[in-house]
Amino acid sequence: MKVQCLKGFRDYLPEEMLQKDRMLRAVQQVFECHGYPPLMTPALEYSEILLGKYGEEGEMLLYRFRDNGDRDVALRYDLTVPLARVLAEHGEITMPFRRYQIAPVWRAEKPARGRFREFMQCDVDLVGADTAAADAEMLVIGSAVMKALGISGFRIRINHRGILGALCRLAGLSSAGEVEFLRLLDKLDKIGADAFRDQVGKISGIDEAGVESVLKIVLASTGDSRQVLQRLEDALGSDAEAASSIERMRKVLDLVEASGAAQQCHIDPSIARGLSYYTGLVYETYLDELPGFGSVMSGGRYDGLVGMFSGKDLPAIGISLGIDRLFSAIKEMDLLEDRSQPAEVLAVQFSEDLAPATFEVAARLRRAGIATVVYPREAKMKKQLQFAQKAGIPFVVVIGEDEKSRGTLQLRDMEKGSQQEITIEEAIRIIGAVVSEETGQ
RNA sequence: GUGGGUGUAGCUCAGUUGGUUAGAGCGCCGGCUUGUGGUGCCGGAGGUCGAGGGUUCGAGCCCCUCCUCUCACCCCA
Repeated sequence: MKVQCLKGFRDYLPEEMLQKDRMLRAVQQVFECHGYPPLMTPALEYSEILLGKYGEEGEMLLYRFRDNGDRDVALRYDLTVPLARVLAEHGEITMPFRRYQIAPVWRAEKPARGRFREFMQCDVDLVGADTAAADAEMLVIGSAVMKALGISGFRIRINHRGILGALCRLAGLSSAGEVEFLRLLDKLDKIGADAFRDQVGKISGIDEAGVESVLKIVLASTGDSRQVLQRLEDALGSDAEAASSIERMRKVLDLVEASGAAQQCHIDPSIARGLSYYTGLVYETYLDELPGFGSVMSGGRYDGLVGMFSGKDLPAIGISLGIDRLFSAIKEMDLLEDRSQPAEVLAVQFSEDLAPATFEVAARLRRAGIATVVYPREAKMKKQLQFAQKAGIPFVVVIGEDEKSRGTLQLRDMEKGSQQEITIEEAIRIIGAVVSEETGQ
């Protein structure tokens, strides 16, 4: 037997998991701070719930099989379709409905750097409000999440479906070549204007003069979002759909600015994001330091999707954050803390005879809310201190014969290398102060 | 899914035209140091060379198949 993890799946060892957990808690806290409660749904759904939602290509990526009761089931592919199912199944839910969900999803894709077959998604969605306020709320949350993760160098690139529609019309396209055209537009950054002209020219029905106008508009759309929006209005304002999209984005910008989150938000008419189901605002987030890493947080407005099971159109907008990809990115950017242990204190086990005294101290520290580990066997002090140092545990307490008889302990600050003999009450006060300072940052 | 790389100790990697018993650095364990970490010195453990098959007197090295990871395309978190 070959002992190994499935292709595209991975283990997170405790040290990594501790770091990933810290990220997840930060994300969760931001979501709840904006008034979003959690939702949990099963990993498995009936296949028919998922089929027909992701297009032909997406469907092939489903993990689908028959369970022991011969039911046709599949692992969830995202968190949006399960949300739609929940809304249709639970009539008691009222609008507007906010929820976040942090859970693994499965896609049988070919794995690559930053791309896995099992990965954690963090979704927030707001259902039941097609307003600039709802749109802006997503950008505000997205920006807050990135900052909470300690990332400041990022751009949320924002576009609107209506702009894209107008650009397609300008290029002379009806619905026929739209998808292909938008896909190329999305890659414009990467392939450059010449390759874009070249490849776009192959789409049937394309208007070459129109393509030049599109290029001119898109390439001029850099810098201040207000100005970009103004230039878009000058160029596309005669198109009714574009005009209303621009008006909407202007309102969204007002609200984002009022929230103090405008710095990282950029209007960018080349963001095509997806295909079919987006109906309004769309956005993708890129890291300044790792632009080639792909989008780490994206989403948009999809007014047709959430209501698909209930038959009625429910306006909805959401964000999806790929925490595993972001984790890899943060690791590459060297933003991770190096702590392999959640403990703040190591209690040295001086000798087996003194173990009860050590356990008593450990228990009192824990009751004071200080995470404490006891070295699990009698060993040389050097060894125990080395363990604390390698694990990044900031404090060590030592209870030897002398300390025990005096009712004190030795408190060693591993970073400073200083040590003092004090009572446990004093130790709790000192450690507690340092810990709350750390977590307060 | 298509095409190209890759795989040797826990990690990063050497390994000559195919030739005895496969190496280094880091890490790990022990000692110098019987109540005190980071540096130093000494010693030690650890490898079916990704797996299976083939060619050869002889394979880590050559050939085939599979697996893994990875790069590009595609798509996406």
